[in-house]
Amino acid sequence: MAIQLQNTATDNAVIPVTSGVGSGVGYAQPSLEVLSCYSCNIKGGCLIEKLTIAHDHSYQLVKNKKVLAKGKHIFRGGDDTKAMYVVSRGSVKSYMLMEDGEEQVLNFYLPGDVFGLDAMGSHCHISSTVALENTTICKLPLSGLQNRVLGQGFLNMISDNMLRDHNLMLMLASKDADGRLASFLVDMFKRTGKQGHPVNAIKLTMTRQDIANYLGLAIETVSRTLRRFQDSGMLDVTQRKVKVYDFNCLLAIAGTQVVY
Amino acid sequence: MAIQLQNTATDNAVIPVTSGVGSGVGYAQPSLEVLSCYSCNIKGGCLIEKLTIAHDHSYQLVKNKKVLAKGKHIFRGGDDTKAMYVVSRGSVKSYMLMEDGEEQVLNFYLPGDVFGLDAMGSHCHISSTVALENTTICKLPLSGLQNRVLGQGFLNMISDNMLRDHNLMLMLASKDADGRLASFLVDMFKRTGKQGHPVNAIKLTMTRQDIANYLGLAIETVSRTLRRFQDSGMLDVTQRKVKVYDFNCLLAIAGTQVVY
DNA sequence: CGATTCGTTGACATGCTTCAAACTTCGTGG
DNA sequence: CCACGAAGTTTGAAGCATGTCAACGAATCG
Repeated sequence: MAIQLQNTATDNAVIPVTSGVGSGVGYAQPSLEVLSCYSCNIKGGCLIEKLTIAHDHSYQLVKNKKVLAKGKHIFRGGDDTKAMYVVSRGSVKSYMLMEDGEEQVLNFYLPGDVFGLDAMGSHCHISSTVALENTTICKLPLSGLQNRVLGQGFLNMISDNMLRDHNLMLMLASKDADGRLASFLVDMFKRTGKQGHPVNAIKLTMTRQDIANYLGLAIETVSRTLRRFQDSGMLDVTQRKVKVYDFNCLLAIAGTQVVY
Repeated sequence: MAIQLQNTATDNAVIPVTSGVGSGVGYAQPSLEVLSCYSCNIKGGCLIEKLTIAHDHSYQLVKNKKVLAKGKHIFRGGDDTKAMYVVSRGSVKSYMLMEDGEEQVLNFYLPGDVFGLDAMGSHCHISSTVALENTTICKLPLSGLQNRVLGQGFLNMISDNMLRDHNLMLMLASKDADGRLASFLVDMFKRTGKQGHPVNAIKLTMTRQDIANYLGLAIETVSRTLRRFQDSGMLDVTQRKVKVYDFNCLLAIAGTQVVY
């Protein structure tokens, strides 16, 4: 089950997985490897499958499973890849680069999350995405998506993405450092747990700088706030591992949270 | 051309327009009034038309044109209306209510903008929307949208909405009060002008409090910042009318702005 | 094992919020 | 049309949360 990574020199490349039972039935599809999803164990099942095939069986779903080494980009702003992706294992950060070189982190994606939708309407991706650890992703080309029958699953996904964004906007506009950090942690705990049951310990895969860029805070503020949380006995932070002892307290500090 | 409003006592109601040439061809549609779009002069043409009918002529587009008095809600969070709307004339504010009663303004919509998409995936609307002035809107029910052929226009629209949200996130996370106000004004000027050519004078239809809630600032900060902008000679603010004398200066203060 | 990246902690500066009060505009009813 | 009250806006003073600068410490990687 362990992922073996060949450390290629190319930074932007995705490494095709050669495992899996490729159903070699001759569909007249482009040069994309069709793979089975045996090794994919996303909670709630594969989202990609729910998206487009609901009512149009003439559309053969082409999926690419890829393994990415930590730090490798899936795509960068300006890339005309025009595909969307599902995280199968690992985690991904999406961000936009600003003139001054600062990056605004837009989101962190965990297994089951869909990303890359920003290329849906425009001719290229606007944000960039990078693997925060060794990560397996599933790719679905967006070309040919228009004028296709899109199931309710697709609309749900868009809607979820919008809600998530709105939640972040709400947080950035109205919460102080404590509220932001607490909200962030609550979110991560909830999303990490299986079917809605939060776990009590997670391992953050992003740097403090990433968290700061996401929450609109200085890295020092992130560090200090986490320490205060720890000193209060509410949780325990050891490097990137976070244990909660009083989740309700964390919820209280987080304040208003939009329901998912 | 002037809109005549009957001041009904109901707050949440939408007032059906009885003008226009309703093409009375007997489509077996629900009790929604089918109206022509003669009186609609949105720049770039009607967006609703571009969305779903591109490749599926079997789907009869049902549209409702409504006139709303200032302060009337189009929908509220929790409403299961499940429709999306286009602003034909006037302006609309969308917001989410927080536990403490504070409202987070998510967006302002001007003629041509589409809103109400948050109900697409869920069973009801999550945000609320209210007319900032006497406003004409066009309504398209979302029920029956799933499993429909969606044109590229629909995907473009979603994508635009996402980009707009990301832009706001970027602003809230990384800009100071000056940058936020300048960005906001630049955005409003650009969106008000015809086909991308900014005008040099606009009338803000929202209160200072709305702007503050949108930008994540205190109302006093909004007021003071506008005054400093005015004192610098860059622009002139008289109540809600804003004239720019040095748009480039405003752009410079706004800093990084995501291209639309 | 050294170098680099990442994280923590302290001192200080400042931009924003909060509180308070006056002023202006708007809406409604006399 | 004016008067009055409510709502919206402006301005000042003071407090504080967060950013900035700087230095040290810890972890990771080759």
